[in-house]
Amino acid sequence: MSCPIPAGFHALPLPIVQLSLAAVLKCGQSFRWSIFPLSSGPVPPSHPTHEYRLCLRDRVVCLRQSPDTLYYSTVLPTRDQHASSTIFEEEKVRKETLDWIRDYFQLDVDLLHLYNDWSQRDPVFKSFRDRFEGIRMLRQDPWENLISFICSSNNNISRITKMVTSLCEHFSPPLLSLPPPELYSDSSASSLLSPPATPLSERPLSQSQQQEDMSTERSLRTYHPFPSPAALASSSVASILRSLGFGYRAEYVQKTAQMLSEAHPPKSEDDDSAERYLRTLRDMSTGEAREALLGFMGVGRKVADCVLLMSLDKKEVVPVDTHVHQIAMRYYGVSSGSKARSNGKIPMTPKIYDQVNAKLAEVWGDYAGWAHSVLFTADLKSFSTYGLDIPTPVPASSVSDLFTGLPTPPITPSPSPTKSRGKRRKAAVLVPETSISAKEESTDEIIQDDSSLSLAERVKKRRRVTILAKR
DNA sequence: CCTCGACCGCCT
DNA sequence: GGCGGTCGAG
Repeated sequence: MSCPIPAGFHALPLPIVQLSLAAVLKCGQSFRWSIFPLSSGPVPPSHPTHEYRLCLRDRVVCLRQSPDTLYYSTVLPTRDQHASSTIFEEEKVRKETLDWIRDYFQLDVDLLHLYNDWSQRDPVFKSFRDRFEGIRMLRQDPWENLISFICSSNNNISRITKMVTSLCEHFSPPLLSLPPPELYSDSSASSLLSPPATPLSERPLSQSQQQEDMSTERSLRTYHPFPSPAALASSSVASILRSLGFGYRAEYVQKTAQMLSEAHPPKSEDDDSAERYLRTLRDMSTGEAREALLGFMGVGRKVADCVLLMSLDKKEVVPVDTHVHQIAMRYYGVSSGSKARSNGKIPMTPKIYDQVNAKLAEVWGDYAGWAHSVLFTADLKSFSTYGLDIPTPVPASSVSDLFTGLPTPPITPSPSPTKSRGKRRKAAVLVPETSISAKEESTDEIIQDDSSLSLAERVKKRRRVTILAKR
């Protein structure tokens, strides 16, 4: 039994092994997708189970997915009351959205090929690949990506999502409103065959239609684009963000926005030169782009690497967090750095960061950052904590469980730290005997001339010098 | 250079 | 106490 195309949607043939929306849109790359279940009960395996929506600058993109097809539709804001869109215009809009989808999901990249390559390179990857199909890197907007990950420090996906949502609602005007998609079970079983009546065509909603929904539908949801740099740049923003629960990240977000929009001021009302500047980092080397990012407030190595990987096309970059560090020590022969805290945790020093980064880049190759994303998503803790619902044939309760039965490297205790404060060290501290390959520093041309640097880059010049001196 | 504590807020 | 860190002082 095949799945009929939902009303208002268009079909793009796409095997689930190439893209799993359920995994990718909730694994902590983007924090702005709305997710709606399409049924309160069981759904035929050939049918989409959820609808996913994202508000862009000028439209809301809606997606559904079955095992072999991606369904997409576009909702535009209300235009002129009397304007009725022509078939030609609708087709243009559809194509724009399709182009956006291809770019955003980087559909030109053959994920199956990558999975095969990683499996060949790495038995660890091979052992769990089947449980986490279709996990690929999004190509996000750099500005949104940067701000979102400034918010991510010392934080969890759940709260980051709330903060980003709040950011959009408070600093960006509403684009349009929509009711949630109709549930399969809301109407008769026939709804399975001809899904929703919700206005999800390329046709703009009529004003009256929106107003009517506004008064009758309590669950109507309003969509806001991501705010512009200028909207977050004023100094008053910081205190507002504080009151919105951003904590110490409030200053980071506002300062970064200010740095960016002062260095790249809008020439006109509708100019986005600051955002355009960030996009130019795609054309720079990884090293150059990283230095530029490190200049912003609240951006350290980890956040910079996330942005490099997730929106600046630096596919080889592997962001290192505590989870990745643990895994690298346990399975990839990276040393613990010989120092453990009294609570058993290993501090993440710049040196360790580079070691982990270099090792995983070596193991996974050109697309190491993409492989990292699969591994990170595979971290069950994220799943259980944030309610992700990716089907996993083998239930596991921790990352370690994912690797049971592997040809894991031999494990030996690491040498006792000189000052262990009498505390027992945890198993996670154990490291394999495998020798750690000397890190091969990658690439990285260095900018010498100050005058060529943006304001953002100059502000943290001291840090830059420090970091550059390491190379 | 490197190490360390503080930092918001929300959750266990 | 912990969290997919970063900053600034020592």
